[in-house]
Amino acid sequence: MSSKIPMSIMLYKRLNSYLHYMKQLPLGDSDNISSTVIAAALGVNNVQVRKDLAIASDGGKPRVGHMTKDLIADLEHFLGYDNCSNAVLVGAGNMGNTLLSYDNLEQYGIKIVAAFDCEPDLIGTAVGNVKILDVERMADICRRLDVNIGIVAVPPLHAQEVCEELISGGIRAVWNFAPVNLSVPETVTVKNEDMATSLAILRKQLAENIEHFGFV
Amino acid sequence: MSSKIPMSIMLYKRLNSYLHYMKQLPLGDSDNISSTVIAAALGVNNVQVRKDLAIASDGGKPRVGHMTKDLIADLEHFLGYDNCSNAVLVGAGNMGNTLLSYDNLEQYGIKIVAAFDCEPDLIGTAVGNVKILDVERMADICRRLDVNIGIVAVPPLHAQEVCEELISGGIRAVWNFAPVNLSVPETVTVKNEDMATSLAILRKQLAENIEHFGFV
DNA sequence: TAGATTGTTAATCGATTAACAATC
DNA sequence: TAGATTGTTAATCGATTAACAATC
Repeated sequence: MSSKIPMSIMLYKRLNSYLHYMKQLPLGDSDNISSTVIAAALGVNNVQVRKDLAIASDGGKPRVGHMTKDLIADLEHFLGYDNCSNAVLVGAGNMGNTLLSYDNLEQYGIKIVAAFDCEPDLIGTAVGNVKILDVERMADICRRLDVNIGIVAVPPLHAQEVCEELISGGIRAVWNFAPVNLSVPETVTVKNEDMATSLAILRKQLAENIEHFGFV
Repeated sequence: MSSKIPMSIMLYKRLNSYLHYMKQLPLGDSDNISSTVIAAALGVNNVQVRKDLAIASDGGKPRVGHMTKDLIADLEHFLGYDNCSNAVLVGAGNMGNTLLSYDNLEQYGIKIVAAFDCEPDLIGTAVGNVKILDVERMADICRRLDVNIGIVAVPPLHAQEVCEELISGGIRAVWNFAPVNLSVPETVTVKNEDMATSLAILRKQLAENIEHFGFV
């Protein structure tokens, strides 16, 4: 069990893209697919695909490949899209609202069961069927609902404080949308949704691209 | 010039975190900082930090380190935060609105100069001082404003189509928030803001974390 | 059987870390 | 000068790619 799963971000991105590719395929019920085909379609090395699939799936059959339906299920399972975790959201501002309205979130394995804010006007209102509660009650409610995942969508200045409050409520994983380095004990995992870095990389690549291909 | 800059995502994430760390420091005007200190504060290997800084900055002085003010400026320059690019946004739904209201975006080097949607009710309205225009006019306006960056924040089904329209308007870099593999010519760069993958990784880490440290 | 596809083993590449000499 | 910090060169580690044997 749990025999040393690689943690490379790239692996996960690729698996996710294979999954998207297959799901968008016209689906015959007993269709098969091979790493070679996926690789060609996505412009990735085919050995890469085979290795990746070997990590996430039971493996296919020589000359036949993988049964598409099963492979999709395997990837969804590996990526955790098939069993939902509960999560709480802190910060019902713009980003918070976006996440609350993003109904696909459940497809990707988490369900927001409660949202918190400190703004009196927001407390008591609801987005979809998630009520926005007073952040004062957060730690307590996290404990009671036995939630492990907290989403931080508050302004940067409050992020650290909110994060600590989540942790005091027993949260073990923080999905952070604030542009801040959160400091947490080693028992807690943080994943930064880091728009600034994404942008920096995008623009670097753009610059290289233009240097390489010129304009037009 | 442009002497082979490494493109590793991790490098950029780290540089960004060093920058955040320094900016949050109480600032004396002529204070210095060393890679050792940064490394210790962020829990990173100190040689790593030194190498990273060497890539983005002119370098510090032995025994003294870097002048904080200058180092901040160098990192901001390297990450492109000091000169803004214009961008257009497609899709004025939840995510689009969040991006439009996210005034920090300019701090991170891009400015949204126009937004587009296909929804008649939205066309003509504005968010902040960005007007939402008919997506029909998009390619044309992109050309006229000579914009290189397009942000895709439309539902997955329309993403590919919208992306092609952007490209026909001369866009060379696409920041994609739709959970889709966009296919683009090699002259165009795509950066996926890939929440699903982030979530998958977060949950894997959470699982490992709990396996390692147990509950409580 | 022949051939496509698989999984595996070895080679390459790049990024991280360790060791060390240079310098203010 | 002594010592902290720098940059550099070599060693390690991990991820990607290439070569190949196994199999339906």
